Amino acid sequence: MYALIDGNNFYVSCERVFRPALNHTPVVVLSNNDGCAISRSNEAKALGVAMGEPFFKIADLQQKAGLVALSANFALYGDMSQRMMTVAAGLGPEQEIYSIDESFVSLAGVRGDLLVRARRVRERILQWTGLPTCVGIGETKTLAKLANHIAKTAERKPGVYARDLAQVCHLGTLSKEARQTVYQSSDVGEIWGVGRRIGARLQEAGVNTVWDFLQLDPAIVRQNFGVVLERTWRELHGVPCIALEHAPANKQEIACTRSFGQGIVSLEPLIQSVCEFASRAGEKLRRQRSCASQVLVFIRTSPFRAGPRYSQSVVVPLRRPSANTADLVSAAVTGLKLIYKPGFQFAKAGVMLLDLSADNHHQGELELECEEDETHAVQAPRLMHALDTLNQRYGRGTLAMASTGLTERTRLWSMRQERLTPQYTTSWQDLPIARA
DNA sequence: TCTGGGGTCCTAGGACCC
DNA sequence: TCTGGGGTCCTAGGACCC
Repeated sequence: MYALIDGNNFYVSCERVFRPALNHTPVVVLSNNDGCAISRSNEAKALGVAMGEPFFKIADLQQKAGLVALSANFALYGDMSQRMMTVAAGLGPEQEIYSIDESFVSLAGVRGDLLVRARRVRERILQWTGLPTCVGIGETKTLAKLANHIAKTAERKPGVYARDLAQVCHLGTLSKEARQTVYQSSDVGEIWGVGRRIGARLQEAGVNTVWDFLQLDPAIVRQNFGVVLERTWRELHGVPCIALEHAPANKQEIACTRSFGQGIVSLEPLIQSVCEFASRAGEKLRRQRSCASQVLVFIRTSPFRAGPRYSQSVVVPLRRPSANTADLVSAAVTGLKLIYKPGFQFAKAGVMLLDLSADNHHQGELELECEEDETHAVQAPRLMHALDTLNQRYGRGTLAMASTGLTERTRLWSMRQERLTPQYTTSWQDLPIARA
């Protein structure tokens, strides 16, 4: 048996913890550059604001309907997430943190009434962190996901499901008939693993609800939609096919990409951005103690705007696997110059680190070897360590690698004059907690 | 004017080899 | 008319997730 605990409208709820005046008003949290809505309160959803909707299309709702739009504060959400996860972990012996606002908890061996226990944990999260959540329980992760959807919908849209399924829904407690009713009221598109495309194809075939999907022949599902969906079908029938993943595996690729608030029309600012992306990606790389063998860089014009379009990427192989920012930046800039073309308004760029492997060199950092060529190899990891430590302590961007861009081999270390916006600094203890 | 930023897995098809 | 067959590796692209 698995539980899925999920924060309701997570980013908005985090903001509301610190600004209770935002309760009961329509609120959205916006992405980078205030581009689009990535979290919506129930009131905002009721106004018709869609997930990912561009802000300029809903900006008028501020005047018309009192919509409050906030710029995202990801440092805050990460912090709140950790607290929520810590409490949620108390539900069972093992937890998989699936995303910033969701975790699966294995209920294997947990005795007593799971429903009661889940309600208690949910209440505790609300009291200790201020975050509202919903809990879904089922025999497999896919069923727990579905149960979670039911718990949320039953709370938000009374009438779709029975009222007592709101907030915490345990499919295992339902009778056969009650389960059928629930499955018949659930859209096939709500299934974990059924997205827009497959959902549309299923509906074309007359499969509209979860119940319809369950009646299909698994061989047909496999033949028409592949092994992934067949696995989903089995999971929905209560056969576990997707295991809980305890320790998050190392990333197989690491990306840092951004859209630009305003289009970029020359090489120089692109170089600056790409340097920063490569540096950030390098930090993530070293955090998981990996090396990259290839660096991909891409630039792209806006797919939404009129005007000439251009989208290109290139993979630059490194001479040897590296976790050194200097190598990564150098490769990224080399690649950028290969694909850059003047005459376009670039809207987005990014750097991806590929073909990752364990950083064995770093492990043996302190064993000084005496080959002549080792000087750089031994110093570089220490330099990187110092870089990461300083940036962690004094804020992202305190110390950065400068690229003159034009002379490739010239590398400078420089204190950056302009610091980024101060990070969120409230600590655990400063949190206002509503105690019952 | 203004449209997020990450990731994963699977499959098909080409290159290459024997 | 008709142009082997099977294995492996790699890559691009499509689908999904949050």
